[in-house]
Amino acid sequence: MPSAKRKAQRKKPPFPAAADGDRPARQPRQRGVDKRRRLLDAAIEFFARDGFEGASVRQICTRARANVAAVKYYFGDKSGLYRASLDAAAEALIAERPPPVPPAGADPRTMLRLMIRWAVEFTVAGGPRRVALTRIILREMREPTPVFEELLATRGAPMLGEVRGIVLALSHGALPMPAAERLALCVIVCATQYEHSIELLTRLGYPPPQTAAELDLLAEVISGMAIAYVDSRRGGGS
Amino acid sequence: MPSAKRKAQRKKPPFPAAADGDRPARQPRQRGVDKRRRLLDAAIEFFARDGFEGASVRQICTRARANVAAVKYYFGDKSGLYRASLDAAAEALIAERPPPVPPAGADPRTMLRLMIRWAVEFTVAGGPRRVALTRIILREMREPTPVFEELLATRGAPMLGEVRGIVLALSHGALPMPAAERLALCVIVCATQYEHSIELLTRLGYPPPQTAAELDLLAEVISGMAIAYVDSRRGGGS
DNA sequence: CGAATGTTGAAACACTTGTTTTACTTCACG
DNA sequence: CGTGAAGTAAAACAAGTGTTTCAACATTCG
Repeated sequence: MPSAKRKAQRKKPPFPAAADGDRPARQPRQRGVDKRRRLLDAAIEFFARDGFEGASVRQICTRARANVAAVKYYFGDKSGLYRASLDAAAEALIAERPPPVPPAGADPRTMLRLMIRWAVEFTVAGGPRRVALTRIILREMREPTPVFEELLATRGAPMLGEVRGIVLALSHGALPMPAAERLALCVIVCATQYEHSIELLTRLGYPPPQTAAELDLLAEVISGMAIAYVDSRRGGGS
Repeated sequence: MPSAKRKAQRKKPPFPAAADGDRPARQPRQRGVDKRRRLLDAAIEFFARDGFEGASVRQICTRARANVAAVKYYFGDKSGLYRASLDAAAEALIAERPPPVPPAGADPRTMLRLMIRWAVEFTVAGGPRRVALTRIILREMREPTPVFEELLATRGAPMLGEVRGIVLALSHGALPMPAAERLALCVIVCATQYEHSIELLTRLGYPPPQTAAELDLLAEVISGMAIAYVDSRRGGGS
């Protein structure tokens, strides 16, 4: 019997991403790190364009100049690769363009303008790489996969809560509660979901805003609408 | 030679939908029409949920209690089935809930409210069947396939033009041109793309509006924002 | 050096996809 | 009747999917 049944742990692939920071004296051979990187970049590109099911492992590996087995080796399977892509995309996006910090004691109007300006730039501006990073997140926003849940709890919920708080402070006393809630959601939809209309609007002759001035204008219109609405209910109505 | 090479046109499947209206004395056997219908219903359901590539003809045929060959017979191929589904969905939606006809000489505010109320109900309300019909259209809005182009030209463009006209009339003199354009697009995005946020907002504790009162509120907030924005620029600014 | 480990590439696996072929049934009309 | 077209069903097709196996390579350590 030439090959015994010794099949228990033959290798131990570095699934948990090998924690880029620490390097306990023996580095993970250094050779594969750029291949891992290429795999991740290609994965973000294709997952963003075609979604989790639409993108194929072979496509991704071809673009990354890697063998299909590399996915198993570095990420376990397709889901692991997707999870890593999502994490990488979220981290890169936030790092590149961090959310605005509220100037101490800023009034709600200023805060709202800042938040919306940030959200608008976040979702519609940037080169092809940034668009890919954004689209992979936006896709999760409309069809969340289990992988997204954690990200939602740590990032999404607090941010939504903040906008909600701003709108509520802004409309204090002027609007009945349900109307204020709806207003907050409208603002969020306007600011973040614009991307979903881009194909349609471009086809109809309205390309998305690109320059800083155009982004300013879009953000100004959205925040201006919310503020004017509250003011009109405060001054005129009642 | 038992079987000669007679292979030219063995059958002539009724691809072009057999024009439901005319029936030139000999009806198309009547037997297959409900199978065709079942196929179409199942196709709308799966295409809406999974998209063109995500849905499989075997799934659709199983649900429709039909053989896979029926797709070839009635629609030529998967694309033909998709085209027919899209047409059927658009027609059913418009027929069920036709767009508002402008009351002669109505002022822009009233028109805007009517349009938005219609759009909101169109995209977010209704039972599971209606949701499927809407989703298949919304999916095309963000990732148009060639099949959609025609529908876009005949339905989409005029409707968008109308909203644009209303907003321009509303803001006449109060807003510079580019701001008015952006405002129109914001209104459209708010009114139609809400659906894309439903999964996210539901998960965060904000289910979509369902009752007539909630739909009224949402429509009122959107149109109210646009109107208040224009008014604020007319009265306060300049 | 030899041995042990990290990394890679080619091939195959089992499965699903859309499409097509082929034989078969059903049924109106002559 | 029986002829021929309308419609159906089963099976096979080629291509593509995610995943796995296994032999080989590369690199480091004892």
